[in-house]
Amino acid sequence: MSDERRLAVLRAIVEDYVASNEPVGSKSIVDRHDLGVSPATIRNDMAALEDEGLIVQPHTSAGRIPTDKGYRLFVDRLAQIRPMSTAERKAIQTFLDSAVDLDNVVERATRLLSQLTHQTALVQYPSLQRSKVRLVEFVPMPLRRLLVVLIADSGRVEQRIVTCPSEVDEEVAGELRTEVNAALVDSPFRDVAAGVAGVVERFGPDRRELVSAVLTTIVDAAREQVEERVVIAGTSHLARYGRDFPQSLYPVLEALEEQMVLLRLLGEATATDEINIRIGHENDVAAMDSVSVVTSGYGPAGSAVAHLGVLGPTRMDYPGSIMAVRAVARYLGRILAEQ
Amino acid sequence: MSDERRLAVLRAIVEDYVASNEPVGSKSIVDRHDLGVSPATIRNDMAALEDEGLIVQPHTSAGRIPTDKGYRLFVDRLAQIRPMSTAERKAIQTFLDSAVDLDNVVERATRLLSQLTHQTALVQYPSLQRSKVRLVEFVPMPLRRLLVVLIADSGRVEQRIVTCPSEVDEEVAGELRTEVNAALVDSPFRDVAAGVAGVVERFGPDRRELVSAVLTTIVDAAREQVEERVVIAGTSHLARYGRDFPQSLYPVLEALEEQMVLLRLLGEATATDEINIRIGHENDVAAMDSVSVVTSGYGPAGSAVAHLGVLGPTRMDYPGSIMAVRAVARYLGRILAEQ
DNA sequence: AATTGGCACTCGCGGGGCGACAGTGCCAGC
DNA sequence: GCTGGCACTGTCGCCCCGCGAGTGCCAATT
Repeated sequence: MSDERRLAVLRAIVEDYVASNEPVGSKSIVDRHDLGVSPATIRNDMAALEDEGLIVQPHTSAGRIPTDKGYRLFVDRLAQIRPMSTAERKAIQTFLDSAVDLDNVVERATRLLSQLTHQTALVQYPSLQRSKVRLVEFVPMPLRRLLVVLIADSGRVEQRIVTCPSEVDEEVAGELRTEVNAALVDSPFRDVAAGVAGVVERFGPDRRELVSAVLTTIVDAAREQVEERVVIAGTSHLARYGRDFPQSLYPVLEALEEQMVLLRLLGEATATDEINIRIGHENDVAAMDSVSVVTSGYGPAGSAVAHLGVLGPTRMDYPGSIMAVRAVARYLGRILAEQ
Repeated sequence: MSDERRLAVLRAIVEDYVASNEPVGSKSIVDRHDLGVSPATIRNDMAALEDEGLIVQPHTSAGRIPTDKGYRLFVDRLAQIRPMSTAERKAIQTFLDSAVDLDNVVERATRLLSQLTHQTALVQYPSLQRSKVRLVEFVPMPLRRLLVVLIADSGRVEQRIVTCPSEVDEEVAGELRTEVNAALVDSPFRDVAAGVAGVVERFGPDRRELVSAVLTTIVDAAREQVEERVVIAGTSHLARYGRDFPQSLYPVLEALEEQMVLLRLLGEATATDEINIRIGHENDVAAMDSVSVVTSGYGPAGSAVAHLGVLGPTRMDYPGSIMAVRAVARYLGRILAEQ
């Protein structure tokens, strides 16, 4: 029994099932794929595949559908990723290039990814943790307020307003600007807390209360969970595949509203350009055991500062999703590098 | 035939149907409400209500359900809005007060509204168009770049990076700061274009190219459609009421991804504190003819700078939604006024 | 004139039976 | 190792039927 043909059968089952959403039988396989054997032979192969746990039949006398394990084998060894056409590349590039600022880039990327794959798209903001401080700016405002602006080399801007114990004039602001920037510029955000340690001592005793309030705000902002924000688009696509979700899609949509869940779905750091796929129960989030997630890291110059990906039913077009995720991740990285 | 009792019957039908999601019959009305008459009498009233187009029966031998027109009458004349308990008020206040910045306030308000009503919540960002410039700041950056930060009195911050024709030093930035702020501070964003008109002439000819590039960016940012952003939360609640949406909820979710649609749903300006309700087909968005929207304007000091609201099936708890929308709108306005 | 009990009627729904059908597993033969 | 043949099994759609909920109408009552 040819091992190679058995895998071809598995591939046929995955492809046909993804396309039709119906269990696929031995006869329809020989009709649609040129395997050069009879349905009976296919049946034997299918019995073997079922023994290995790669496919199941929903009930006797139905065709087979892939299991999570079957999809796993498919993406690992059988999926053929067609490269993107130059027209497609061009479309992506122009769409992303016309963004005005970082917010806009992220938003556009999310919508784009959703439209390319007809699935739900997730894009994480470039993380402050893994990027560096470009500049800290201080702007005195009326009513003893001070606006603090942190600018990251990813282009991300965080601002906070501090209410100060005493009036802040332009002179103090200038001093803060000099000292804080000397301490922080070009250091990664995760080192901000350590970086500001000595700064307060460079000010006179009458200013220390003010300065330490400001520094606290900076440290807080630097580790704000806000920075781990994930933008999401295309949830409507989940509703189209409504039937694919056993207990209705309510728990899925609910989980998608939890930032924590989204971050776990996008997963821990991987090298840029490396595609990560989690299929059905491979997701460690309970509500997500009937969806698959295709993710990739992205960032300037090959360093993954954040992740993005798509989410859909396990019965999804993996090659297409991989292609789209990879392409968008690359362009996004390139844009980040430019800024 | 007592007109008053007929309305009581309508109210009973709306309330019971909202609670049970099942057509309500004459017998169950006399069981649950003390109207002091027999089922037969109720039936006569129901026949009259049906003639008026306020209720329908899904099929013969089923109970009645309200029509859009029936809900309309209910909210206009029959709904009793229970005031919020002080405990509830307190909870809202503390939840919103612990927000760190405007983004955070808006996000929290949206989640809060969704949780209070168990429905999808929409909150529009305080519009720059209707608020005033508090400060414009210029920060020189490496590589001939200039960071421009616009701060609105709503607390909203917009930033843009301008690539300049020539290097920008601190001196030019200071000059820009002085001139631009003199021209713009305290003027409404919608007048920004007019406000910057004379500024370019105050600079020497060799700087004009730079200055006009910067001013263009400011004008653009001031009228960016980004400012009309709407934040959304609780779409999962729509999935729970899945059966309430005739053609499945796909078109609804799809429409919710369009900013334009959201803005139309939130509606045109109304006075603060005035609740606006659109029921089913009253929405001029086609996909939304099976949902209702309860909105209100909000803003500092009674001037509505933006809108917020909830969205759910026409079969929704209108009094509860009205109460929650009103409460959140008020607290949000108060917070905006403080900043 | 309004209300009421009585009654016939209608329709949706759930269950049971049935035949068509799809797809399988197995086996004997090549 | 592959194939055609064949019996088997479970699903699905269909029809039929009885039940029950809820109605509309009517004649009787207040």
